[in-house]
Amino acid sequence: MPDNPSVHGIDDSPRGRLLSAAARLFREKGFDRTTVRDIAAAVGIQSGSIFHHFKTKEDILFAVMEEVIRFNTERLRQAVAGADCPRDQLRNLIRAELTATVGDTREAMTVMVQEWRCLGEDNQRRALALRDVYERLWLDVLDRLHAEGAFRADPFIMRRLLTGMIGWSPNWFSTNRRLSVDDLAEIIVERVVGES
Amino acid sequence: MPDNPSVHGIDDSPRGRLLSAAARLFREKGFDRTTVRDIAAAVGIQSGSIFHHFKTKEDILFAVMEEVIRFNTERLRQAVAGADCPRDQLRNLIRAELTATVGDTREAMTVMVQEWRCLGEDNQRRALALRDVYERLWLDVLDRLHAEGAFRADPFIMRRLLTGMIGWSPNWFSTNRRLSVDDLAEIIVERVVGES
Amino acid sequence: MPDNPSVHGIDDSPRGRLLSAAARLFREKGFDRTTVRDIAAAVGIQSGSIFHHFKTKEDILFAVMEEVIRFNTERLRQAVAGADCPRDQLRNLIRAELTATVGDTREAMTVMVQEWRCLGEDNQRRALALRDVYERLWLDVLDRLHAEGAFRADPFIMRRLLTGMIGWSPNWFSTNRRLSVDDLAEIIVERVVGES
Amino acid sequence: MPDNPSVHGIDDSPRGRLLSAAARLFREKGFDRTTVRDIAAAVGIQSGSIFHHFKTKEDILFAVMEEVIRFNTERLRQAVAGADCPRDQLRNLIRAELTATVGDTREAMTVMVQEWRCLGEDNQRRALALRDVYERLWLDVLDRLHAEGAFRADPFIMRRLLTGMIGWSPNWFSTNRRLSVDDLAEIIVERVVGES
DNA sequence: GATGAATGAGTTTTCATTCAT
DNA sequence: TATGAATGAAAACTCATTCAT
Repeated sequence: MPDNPSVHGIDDSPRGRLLSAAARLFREKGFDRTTVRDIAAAVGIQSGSIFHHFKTKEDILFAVMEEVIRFNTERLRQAVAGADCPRDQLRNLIRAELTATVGDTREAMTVMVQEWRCLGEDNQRRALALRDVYERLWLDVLDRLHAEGAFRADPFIMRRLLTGMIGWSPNWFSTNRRLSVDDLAEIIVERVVGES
Repeated sequence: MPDNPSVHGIDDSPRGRLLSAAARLFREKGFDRTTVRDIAAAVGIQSGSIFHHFKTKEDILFAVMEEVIRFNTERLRQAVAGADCPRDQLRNLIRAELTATVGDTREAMTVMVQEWRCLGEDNQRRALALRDVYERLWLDVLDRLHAEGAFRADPFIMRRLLTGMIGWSPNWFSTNRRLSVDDLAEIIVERVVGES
Repeated sequence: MPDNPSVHGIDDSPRGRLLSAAARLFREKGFDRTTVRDIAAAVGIQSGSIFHHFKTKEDILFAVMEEVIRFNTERLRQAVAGADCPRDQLRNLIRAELTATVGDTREAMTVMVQEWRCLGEDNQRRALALRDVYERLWLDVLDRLHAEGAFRADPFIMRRLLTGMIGWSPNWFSTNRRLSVDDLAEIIVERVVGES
Repeated sequence: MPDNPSVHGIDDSPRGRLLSAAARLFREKGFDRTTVRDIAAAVGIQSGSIFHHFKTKEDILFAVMEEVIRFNTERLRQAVAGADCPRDQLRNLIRAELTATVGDTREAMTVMVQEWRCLGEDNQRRALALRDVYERLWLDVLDRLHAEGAFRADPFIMRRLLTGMIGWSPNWFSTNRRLSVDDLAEIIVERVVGES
């Protein structure tokens, strides 16, 4: 798994620094309340200069989302590959998405959920295509678990409930409390397959 | 339970129509992308006239949230009162919050979650005080269930997971599909107390 | 001399109360920064009700000025009538205008000077006609003094200088200091006819 | 003495042109009745562009005042330095302030007097500090004259009367009449020290 | 006369975007 | 690539005035 601690596994190029700053600002204040000047100031350039790197403000948002989906899709792949049985794969998937959501790509993940509607139609379509790949990885594992009788509910609905549980976590989970990401992952695993 | 089909149990006064329109627009486009003119147009008045009813645009947002919290707090109260054992109370609570979230107060509930940060500090504090009452009703029931051994996880965390599962539902649940609100509620109940 | 302590010798009718409140507000905040609502609030009615008494906001301003000119023209007449020689008449005139300016009609007098340009052309013409009468009283006395050799400068210019000296006084003169209106009047008299 | 004929000794930079136009408009129509669009139109730019040079409309007003005070404080300094005895210094001061008031900085000087209350508290404080230096120059000369017995009245009050006489002059003095600035200055000098 | 909701033109200010340098 | 002045459309909000009740 990539170990780059930046928001989306992005290098230190001007474009990368721009994306990191944008992700953070978009999460903090929202896309609409973040001005191009804010982003420029955060990386120490003038607002006009931003448009040498991105054609529009929305393009920055799309880039943030694209990077974070690609990065975490790869993370999910490795999560699945890193386990043999579906049950362990599920645990790995939950850990991976939790890590993405409250850990290293927290900013960008939150942005993807919260600022989705700030994308225009075309960009939404493009982003959805990327998310489909991501979701496929989840559904494969859940389907297999369901087939084994690990839970009764519809795998599709189960994935929706997991998305909700994990996606809401940055609103309350804090890394400096007693509860670790793995602890929380275990609790969520139990929501799927039952408390042992 | 109130049977008013409007967004938040609001009457037909100008103020009420304003709030309904605002709730819908805020959900569709977000607070920042909804202009005062949009809201005015939706109820058939001029933009300036809005300011007879609300001092600022943010006040409209706060009013939407306040109404929906008050309305649904009462709904939750009746949900708890309408059952004898904690297990049934939990089912009622989940049904109630689901109904609020994907049913009659869908617009305003979504707004409350998604546009929270558009409230200024003072209004956030005021709204939080109202939400505390609401959350208290949940925790009382979950605490009791936990005490009876219905589940092992921390009730506080369990509530967070429930908030995520239910709060995410408007993003995928559709009333005109096979799955009913009660069906979904049952599935979610099982996430808490286990399948059967 | 009228001893009504109101701003312009105005009775206690709604119209009178409106004019007093307007004069005070116009002086404090200026005509443009005073809203019709401010004036209404100051007399305890609703803003719409004002238009039963005055056709436009500017009409209120004109009425304030008209009242204060008429009232003080009469005051000036009595000042002239109350003395026998031009030198005493001058003293009386200065005392009278000073009293108007820092005393009982202070608000309205200040408004007349400072908000003059807020009158439209027509109202300016009408107000000027009233002021001409007022100024005539001054010039008659100054002409006579000049004819007697009490001072060399052009009486017309002398009146301008007196207008400046007296008109500026509300910016610094305070009734609760040692200097009385009569003291100040004496100092100003000396600017015209010399220090004894 | 600076010989720049602009309103406040301001160069031809965008900012300078903005200040000149603003000073003229503020004098003609008053601060409140002058719109940002008016100012922009007067210098041939768009209203939005103004905010690259000044953060708020009030800041423009403050800048006009600041420039004119600084410019004329220097003018006063040279007026004092340009004479040996207090009596000639007084004449120079009066000429200098008259020139400022009806001559080259006429617009901005009028604005400073008439639009003072349009400044917020902070800006008033800052402007007052600058005016104190200016007034000090006057009081030094008047104190010396008083000490020599040139007049009996309190120097402080004498300055107030001079402020009134000179400050009112733009309302009637016209450069294309027979009376020159020096003529008028002489008449005003006599109000202080008597007609020879 | 009084009310208060509504109007609609107008205000200052913001901000993504452009472009000459 | 970077700058920063300029653009121009749009935003929230104001307010004198109207009018049905």
